[in-house]
Amino acid sequence: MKWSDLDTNWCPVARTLSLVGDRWTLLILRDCFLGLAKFEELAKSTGATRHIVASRLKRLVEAGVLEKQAYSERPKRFEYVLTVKGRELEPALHTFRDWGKAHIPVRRAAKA
Amino acid sequence: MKWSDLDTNWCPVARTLSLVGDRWTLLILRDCFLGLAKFEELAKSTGATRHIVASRLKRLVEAGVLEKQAYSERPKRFEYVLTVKGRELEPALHTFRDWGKAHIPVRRAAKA
DNA sequence: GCCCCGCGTTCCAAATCAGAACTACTAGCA
DNA sequence: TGCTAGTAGTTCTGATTTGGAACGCGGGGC
Repeated sequence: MKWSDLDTNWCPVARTLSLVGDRWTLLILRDCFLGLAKFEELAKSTGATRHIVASRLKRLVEAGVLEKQAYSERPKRFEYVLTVKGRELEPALHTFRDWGKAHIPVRRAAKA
Repeated sequence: MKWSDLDTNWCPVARTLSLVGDRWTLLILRDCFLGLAKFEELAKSTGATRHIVASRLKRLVEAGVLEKQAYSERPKRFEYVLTVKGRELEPALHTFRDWGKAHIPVRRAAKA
């Protein structure tokens, strides 16, 4: 089955995942909940490539999870802020955060 | 950044996502919460290829989210059941389910 | 013996991703 | 005016992952 076919799945979980259920989208949402909003910030914080960030932001905006707002007219700059709809996903991130804190201890990258 | 580097990330959300944050893993977990447990069932229900199902199950078992239990000795058959640790992820799936029900209406696959 | 089921594994082509380079617009500075 | 820098993407190429189907394997059942 194609990943993109999920959005017509009978299961609401599958439909939700078709939108936010990939590696980076949830990480981007996490950053939005943390208050990050600019393209470069999101790219740096998540560690995703600009390519990925751009495509995910586009999809999230189209889905109405994020909103693209201009915070500067002259150089024409935008920031991405969560909509009400987007904020409703926060509990899931909290679950992941708590679960990670409880079950996946922080390790040194080098496994010192 | 590599996806696999996430498991040493300072952020508990990132670490959790490094384990369960991909397309199919969450869908497999959903099925486990629904009571599905056998390899073929999971493959059919999620629509993922057997390839994917096998790799995700392996990872989840290694992480202690699922447990591989023999339900038949003679033909040697296994089923995958959630551990306590795994069940703690359920709230996240509920969030996704509720969000999907509220914000992504069911559409016909053919857009009739 | 022969075919079927459950559970993976392997193979190949296609899609996706990582990483860096490149473009576009504006501002600051000389 | 030309040069450099910051922000926001887009494009390119090689590597990884995925999709889809076929194959292997250990038991049954007929």
